[in-house]
Amino acid sequence: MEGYGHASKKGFWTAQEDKVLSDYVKKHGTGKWNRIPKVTGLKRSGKSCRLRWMNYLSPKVKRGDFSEEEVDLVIRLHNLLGNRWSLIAGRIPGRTDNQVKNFWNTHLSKKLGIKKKKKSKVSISPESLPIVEPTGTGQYSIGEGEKLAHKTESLSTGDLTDFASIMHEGIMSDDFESAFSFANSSVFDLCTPYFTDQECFFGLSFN
DNA sequence: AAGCTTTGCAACCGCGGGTCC
DNA sequence: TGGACCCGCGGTTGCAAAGCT
Repeated sequence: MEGYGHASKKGFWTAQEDKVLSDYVKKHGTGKWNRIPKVTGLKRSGKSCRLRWMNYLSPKVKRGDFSEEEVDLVIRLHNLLGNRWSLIAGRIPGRTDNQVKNFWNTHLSKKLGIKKKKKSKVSISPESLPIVEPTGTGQYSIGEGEKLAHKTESLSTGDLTDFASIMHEGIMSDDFESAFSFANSSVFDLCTPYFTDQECFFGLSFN
């Protein structure tokens, strides 16, 4: 199944094509991407139109290098969510999933020495929805005292608080189910911890 | 200066899931 | 209920630019 119409042109977009697409979206809004080639005569698939708008033409898209804060956020979120680029991008204003993915693949995975790995689903029983609380001693508690992660010497209390905040937000947000899958299993194996020269990233593991 | 290699990123592809009829 | 259509995601590819010899 491929959907999105029968237009055939591929490759880089021209300024003229960008203008046609932008004008259409300004007039009709997003959605119904398949109608764009029919209405405008653009020789592009609806899918290609959507991608071009979402990743480049939309005024919400921020261009340019990632700031230190954004880099930090990408690293933290990737460690929590894995290759869920859309989820990660959704938490970084102005950045698209494609930008985050490219940035990770070309910069961070190299910098952090991370090899590509297949995505793994997270399983957690609905009854054991964790509530993450920094204990102040470098450990978090989840539900009935299950150990979540340890602190290393290089991490500050602020790091721990951030971590707890991100975890809590992800767990409690509406997109939690898309980030994590629920099953009858009680195994929760989100991330394998790993270390870089400067930082330590947490892993979660409780059975 | 020329040719080759590497890098960065825009765009494409295949697939799964949701909605509508 | 099932097929067609639509949307969005993650992985991959291809090409221009930059770097290197």
